[in-house]
Amino acid sequence: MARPRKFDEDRVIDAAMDTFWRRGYEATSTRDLSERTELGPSSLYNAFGDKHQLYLRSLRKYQETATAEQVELLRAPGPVADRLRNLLSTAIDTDLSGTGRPGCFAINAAIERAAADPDVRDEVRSNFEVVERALRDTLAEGQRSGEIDPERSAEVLARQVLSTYYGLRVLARVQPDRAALLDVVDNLLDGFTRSS
Amino acid sequence: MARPRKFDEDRVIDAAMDTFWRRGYEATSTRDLSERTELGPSSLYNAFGDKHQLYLRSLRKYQETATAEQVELLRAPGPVADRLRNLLSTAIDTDLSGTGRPGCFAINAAIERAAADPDVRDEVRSNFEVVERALRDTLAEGQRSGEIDPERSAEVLARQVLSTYYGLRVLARVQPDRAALLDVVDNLLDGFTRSS
DNA sequence: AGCGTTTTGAAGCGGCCGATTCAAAAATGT
DNA sequence: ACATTTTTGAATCGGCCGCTTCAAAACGCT
Repeated sequence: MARPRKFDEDRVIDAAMDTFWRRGYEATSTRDLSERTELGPSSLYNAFGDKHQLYLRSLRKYQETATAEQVELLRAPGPVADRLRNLLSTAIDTDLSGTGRPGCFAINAAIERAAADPDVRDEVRSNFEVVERALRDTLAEGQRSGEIDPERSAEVLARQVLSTYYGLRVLARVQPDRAALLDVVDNLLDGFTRSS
Repeated sequence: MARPRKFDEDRVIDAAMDTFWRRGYEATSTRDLSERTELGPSSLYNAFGDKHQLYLRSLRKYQETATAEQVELLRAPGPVADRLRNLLSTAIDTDLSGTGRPGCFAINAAIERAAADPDVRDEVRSNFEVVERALRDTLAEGQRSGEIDPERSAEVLARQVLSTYYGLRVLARVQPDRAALLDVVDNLLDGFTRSS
């Protein structure tokens, strides 16, 4: 039929995501994207459209990889409290590790772009909902097994954990005090886990 | 001695803060700032230095105005739980009101610029600490009066409230469900206020 | 081999970026 | 009135912005 592409689409989106994650949307130029993906601008535009669409693709990729990993932590075996603590403390460790990929890409997108870009808003909302749903399922499971206070709504608890979780990731951006952040995790879990 | 300035420095910084707040740092051009402040570029650069310094001034201005208002809510008379609820619910209402000033300027700065700019990181940390300190003072007062569970450290509780507070402001950017956000506030306060 | 189709690299489009220059204007102190 | 100092507006600096054009190259297919 025609000339095939020389590049792997997944690797290109990975490189684009990494670039947007590190620098943000506005600070990333199309030349940055060309260099990091090793594609000429014409190939990039031909294959993916413009910068905006590449950003949306990057957000979806984040959900398929990083967010999926977070959900996996919640679906792991073991006590519910341990899984919740693991999710939050893993995020704290990642945020403080200085990988050059600051924080959570979805949160970054929410703050930098959601107000100005409805597409980004929708994509981020979807991302947040995936985590919230996993939290709700995990908390409901804990209620059934007696690990979590059954008096409170699992929905509300899930949103409570999500708020604290995302708040911690905001604080971690300027306050690299691991112990102080972990104290909040413990305090949060103390609020609705039953002593075993 | 010499020709005096025609402009009010405070109004200029106010206009700059408003512009940075609405659009973010990278998306704001020096021409935007010139137009909104009604100052020519030479006046702007002569009086305040470059874009970066104007941004730092804007962050300080935010702390002196918006953040100071938040602290005032916490110092108000009345039950501690009411003050805490008022702080959080006021923020939710503001965030969902569509003023064009998205969210909390300090959080926006933390996410967009703190990783790349140590000056911004310091400024934002200072801002967060002001709120955290006010929360700690308020919670300690509640412990003394018997309104707040005295078993938990006021420091940790303050960071817990701060995390939830900032997490809610992140969620509000993509999830404009007022009732769902307020549920989290109630659930949070239920965790450590004593029933009256 | 030759056709049809797509991808690719190089060059470049108009426009805006952050920041500066410079002379005219406007105030002060004497 | 004058010298001094600072502010101001207009013009503009080199450079990068997002994106497009276009012809050559690279393949699949018959």
